[in-house]
Amino acid sequence: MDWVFIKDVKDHNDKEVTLKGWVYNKRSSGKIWFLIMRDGTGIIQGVVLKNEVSEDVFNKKDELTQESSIIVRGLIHEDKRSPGGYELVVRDIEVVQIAPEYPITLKEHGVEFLMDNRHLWLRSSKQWAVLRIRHTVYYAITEYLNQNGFFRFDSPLLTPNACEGTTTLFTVPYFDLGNAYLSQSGQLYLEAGIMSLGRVYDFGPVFRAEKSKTRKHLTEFWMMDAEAAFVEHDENMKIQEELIRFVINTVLEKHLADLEILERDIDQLKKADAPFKRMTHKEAIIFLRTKGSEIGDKDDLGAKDEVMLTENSDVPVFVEKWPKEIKAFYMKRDKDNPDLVLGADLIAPEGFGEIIGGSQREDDYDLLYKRMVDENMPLDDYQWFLDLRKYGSVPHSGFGIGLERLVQWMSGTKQIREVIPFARTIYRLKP
RNA sequence: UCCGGAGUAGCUCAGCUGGUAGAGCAGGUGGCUGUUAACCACUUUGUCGGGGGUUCAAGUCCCUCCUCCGGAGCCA
Repeated sequence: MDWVFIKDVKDHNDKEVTLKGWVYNKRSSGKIWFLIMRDGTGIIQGVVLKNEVSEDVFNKKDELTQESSIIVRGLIHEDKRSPGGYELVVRDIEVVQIAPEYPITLKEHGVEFLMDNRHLWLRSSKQWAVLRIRHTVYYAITEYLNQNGFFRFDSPLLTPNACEGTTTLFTVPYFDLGNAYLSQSGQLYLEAGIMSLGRVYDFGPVFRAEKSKTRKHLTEFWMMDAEAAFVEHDENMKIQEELIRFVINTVLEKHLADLEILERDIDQLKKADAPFKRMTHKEAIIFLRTKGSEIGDKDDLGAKDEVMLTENSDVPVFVEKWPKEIKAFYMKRDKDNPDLVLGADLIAPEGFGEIIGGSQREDDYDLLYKRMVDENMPLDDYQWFLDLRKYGSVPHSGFGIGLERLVQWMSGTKQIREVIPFARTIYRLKP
């Protein structure tokens, strides 16, 4: 008898199969009982009938507990009464292990309890639905980049200094060389990569030691940074838009069932697959003031501003051309207005906030040098970065996507810690 | 770091102006041949977050500490 995955049972209608997995739930009704099992690919209902199986198999209903591991043999049969449309008419149940009283029931639980039991919570339906979407978002991003000539270029996680000099970093003792810091972005290294390979990206964990305490911040999260030579500001945004729309389409194509488990508004996600809006920072300020925001001329967008900006928009919004004071030192100045830089943030709709930060980079040695001096940056540590402007400098641009933010939006998950297997936040390092 | 909120059974919570702790679920026992977080009956379970104080009496009032949640800021 063939071992099949639950996701494939529709190809085995009226055939005998073997399923291997875990007890999700059971319901008993006298001479018939139902075994709901999952195997990581899906969930299926098994029916056990008293007069069709041995007494030993029938009595397994008293022995099996939630999350016990089992190997079940039976006949796949289409049945409308069964969730998923197919059920398994059970012939035999082999117990791999009986689980003692499982802490996570199918009823409500509080966040703290669930996070303490994250290693088990991962087995709940909404959790595996989110994690499968995360998998696809990850691969869709890399697939798009691969199709568009970007090479994977792994940047280091242990770095001698801050990338942008502003955010708080985690410190790690490093042999006799003093302290190293956990990377908060591989971007600067990617800028070296493009001078070798033309277009590159990295994708890995980054770390922020800020004591952020919100539903959209993690201290350890996964970021994809992409960088491309000879790409300027407008084309940079075009690449981002294509990439995000590719991700939306891939998720819609592969995860309708998971999106339903999550009760995601699928129409809203479909509507986001249309040309993105663009506005300058100045236009955004003017617009926000008409909505009642008290944002200043040179202010960054607050959390409420991000929500207001997109609340009547089905598609994400690019906010571009920012005052140079509130953006990183490496962003290129707008030649039409030296007070502005050619950066763009992409704000997702439905209140999910910023998902991409990107910019054209300053490629002029003298201008970059001056900006670094103005910001009191340790020039010795960054000489290599300045060198990139010395030996064959070219216009170039790049952007960084926060994987969890994007997965949050795709899956419609309110809390960012649910879209990564084991979230690291200010007050949580376990499990 | 600042502002707000919460800690009571294994879990989710109720417990009024102080009078000595309760419900649902889970667990256990029994019943039911189509259940959908199944249902019905019976049933076990408590350092009321820790410490201190007021009081004849504190889950309840006061002080303090701890833990966590939400929001702000910072960012992706």
